Amino acid sequence: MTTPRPGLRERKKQATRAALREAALRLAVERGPDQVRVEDIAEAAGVSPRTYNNYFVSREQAIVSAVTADREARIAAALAARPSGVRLADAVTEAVVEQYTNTGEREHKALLLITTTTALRKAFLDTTAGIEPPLTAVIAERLDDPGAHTARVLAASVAAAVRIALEDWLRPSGNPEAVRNLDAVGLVVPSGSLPDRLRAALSPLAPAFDAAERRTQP
Amino acid sequence: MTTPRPGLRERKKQATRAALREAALRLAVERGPDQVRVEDIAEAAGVSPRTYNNYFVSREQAIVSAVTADREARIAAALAARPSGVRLADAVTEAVVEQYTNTGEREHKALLLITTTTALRKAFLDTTAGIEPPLTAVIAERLDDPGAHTARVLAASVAAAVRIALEDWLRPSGNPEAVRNLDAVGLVVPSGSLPDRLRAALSPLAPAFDAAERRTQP
DNA sequence: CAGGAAAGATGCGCGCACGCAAGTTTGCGT
DNA sequence: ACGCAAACTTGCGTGCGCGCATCTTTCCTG
Repeated sequence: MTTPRPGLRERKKQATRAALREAALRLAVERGPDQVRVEDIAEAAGVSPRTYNNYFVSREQAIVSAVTADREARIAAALAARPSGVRLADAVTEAVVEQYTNTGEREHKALLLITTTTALRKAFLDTTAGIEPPLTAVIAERLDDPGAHTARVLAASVAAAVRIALEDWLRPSGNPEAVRNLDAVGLVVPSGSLPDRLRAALSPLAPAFDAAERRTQP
Repeated sequence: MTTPRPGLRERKKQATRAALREAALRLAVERGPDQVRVEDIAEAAGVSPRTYNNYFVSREQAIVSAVTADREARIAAALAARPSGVRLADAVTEAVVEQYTNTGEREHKALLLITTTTALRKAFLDTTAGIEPPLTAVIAERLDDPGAHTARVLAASVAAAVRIALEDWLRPSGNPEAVRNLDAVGLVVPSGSLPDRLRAALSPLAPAFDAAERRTQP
């Protein structure tokens, strides 16, 4: 339903976007993030620099998007997939945790990179805002909230909480030595457990979800 | 306590900052926002363009800051001033509403400008994030939450809710005619009442505040 | 009050984001 | 199969954000 017809045009676009973000990530990992010019990324993707800017508004966004990809959509989908019987707060929490937990090999190197560079960390944290719209839609449906006023606030709060959790998680970024050590062992987790931090950050919002849920299904 | 000694250096800095934002706003109102180059602002403030960039990272931020000024601090102060007897959720709501309500004559023209320009609207909405740190501090104190983990989440949620309220408030920005009409009458309020919108956006968070408050003062 | 340290202002240079006005490709109706 | 309209790509030009090195101002301490 969401894919009536891919269309050749659309496929090419997605291919270009993918090529750009992969190139951006690869180059950033190979040389340092500061040693990658837009021109390089565009060339590696077989595209003009101007076109690159039609897809990404900043170099950081391109690199980060290779890790973030379509996390927003996957979170929304994960939430929609949960049985409607469970408490909404729990469903949201688990959906979020789930999507931030599956960490592959490639993401490790990338996360490493992001941890060390300020600009990249900022860009990475900014991606949390992207989960807002899809989350709003799903929550609004569960709450039977056509105007989606409270759904929007709740979704935005979730995004903010996730942001805070991630902030804390990759805080000790000013310590290159520790990072290097972790790199040697193949670990990324800078400090503590991400799932735990996510749950902790989201838990204060649970009462708000409960109240909203109670309001529609007494 | 917060002002042990102004110091000449600090005063000059604030003066420069003020000169820059006033110049930015004035020029933006006189000609269009797009007809103001950084060079103009710097010159009007009697400062080099490079120095301007030491104070503001973007032209939009400079213009908007003339309206936002130190709203963050004032919100925090307003909250801290409330008697500790009242419900935290109410105290926060009223503090926020109060600080977004006092709208002078100059802000009207500025708001007008912001409403019409996409980039300015974006910058304006981004300022809501600035209330997060001071709000966190005050909330953490009320909750007696040293680590401020829940306080941070709540403060961030408030910021997000305020953002949404403002978004809705100045939504019909694509309608220059209506704006012009309002201008003629001296009204800015694009649609509905801002205080109402703020209260509506914040209300879903009340249960979260109640629960947090209950946890510390049973 | 002298003199050094710390903070700030400024000039320079580099990439970058993006509007604009072509040129090129894809989609669709007939 | 043709051809037009819409979508996308690209080159060009402009102003901007900011790192870096240098010079000036403010501050502090003996």
